Amino acid sequence: MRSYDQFCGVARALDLVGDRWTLLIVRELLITDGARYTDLQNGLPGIATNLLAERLRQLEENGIVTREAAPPPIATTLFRLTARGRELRPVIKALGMWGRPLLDDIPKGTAFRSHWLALPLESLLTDHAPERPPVTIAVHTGDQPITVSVDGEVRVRTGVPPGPDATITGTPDLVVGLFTGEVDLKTAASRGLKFHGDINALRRVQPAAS
Amino acid sequence: MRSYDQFCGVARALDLVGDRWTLLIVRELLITDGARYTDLQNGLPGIATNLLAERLRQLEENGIVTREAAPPPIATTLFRLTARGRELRPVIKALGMWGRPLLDDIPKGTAFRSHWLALPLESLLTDHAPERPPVTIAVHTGDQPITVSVDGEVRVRTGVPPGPDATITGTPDLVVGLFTGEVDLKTAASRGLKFHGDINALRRVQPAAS
DNA sequence: CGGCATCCTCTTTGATACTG
DNA sequence: CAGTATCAAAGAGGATGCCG
Repeated sequence: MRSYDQFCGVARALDLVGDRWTLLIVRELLITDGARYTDLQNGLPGIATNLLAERLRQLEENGIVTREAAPPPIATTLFRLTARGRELRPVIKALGMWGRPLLDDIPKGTAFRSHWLALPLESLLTDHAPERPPVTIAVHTGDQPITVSVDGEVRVRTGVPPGPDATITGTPDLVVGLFTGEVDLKTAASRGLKFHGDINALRRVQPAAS
Repeated sequence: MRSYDQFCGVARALDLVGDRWTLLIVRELLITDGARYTDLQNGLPGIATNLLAERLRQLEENGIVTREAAPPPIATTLFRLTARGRELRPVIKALGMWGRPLLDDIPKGTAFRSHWLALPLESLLTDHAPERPPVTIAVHTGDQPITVSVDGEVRVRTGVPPGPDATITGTPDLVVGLFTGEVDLKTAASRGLKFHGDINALRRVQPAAS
């Protein structure tokens, strides 16, 4: 990208990460640090392969991403964020918070990957009862199940936990609305969301009112 | 801009503000809310006029900017951020903080406008002695003088105050380094920066160590 | 398969000139 | 002052090919 040539931190930041797709690549790497090229392609539906390759090259040049040849067992390259790259988390978080209301009406044909829920859920949710034993919530939505685990902090990972305290199944907008408390369980259920298990697991992490 | 079509707050935010120049326009409006078209052109050196016009149209459509015909005395249009637009401040702030280290080596030919210092200084500085009487620091750098006023909070405005407690004159990189404390006064002076007045006015707002 | 490079088309940006 | 009009150059999107 052409530089803005301005003595301003915002402009200089955008010189490095202001290109189309660049911040979404950073998003992907914040979620799954150590991603393969094809993982990135899958997490970035719509990106042209030459663009992904070029952006990764630029990010590497600028010290935001490293590429490492994975050790012998795996015959692949892993892309990771550098420490400097991980410092972009507040930027991604701020953008995600600002964009949150925009998820309320979504045109159809919009792509979804369940791991995209990781960053917003970790930003929005907190454990209000850190002294209590850990709980896990299984979430079935999108391409693969994810697990919200609560033990003092809230972590989101892919996969299903062994014995989840609660299980949520439904469309991503209802899942987000339910977690944030913007949609109550009854309303969500009437729109097709299924909830099983301990409702207190959910209440424990919701932001403000229930 | 073409939408990313992803159910993700970051992607949806970038659908609205990810275009080239867009976030810099928001930066300008965060600094001088109520700007004329030509003010924006001046604050965005390098932007093509058709792009500025188009971006303003898009921002207006998306509820981020309003355009108001100023009342009779002035025969001009003023552009302002909406409430929703002002909510982008954390995004701009996060980008600016991340970009701060990039200001340490700046290619020559880089444009500078002194009002660009407003956001970073207000983000980085705090009043450590809010109980003491207000002080003002005049800063002469770039195209016009600015004033850092300290009275419980730190505010930056354009223009010179009547009787400043301190006056700083020098290149923008030295001014920033001095305020953040990354460069001490001796070093800054040896590189051409001039400081007059009460050194305590400066110490009162510097982030951590002196 | 994973990780690209090439080629072609289409869109966006940049620079400049001109206007109510 | 606040834009519109025009045109060349750069960038993005999409398909396909290549190589270990």
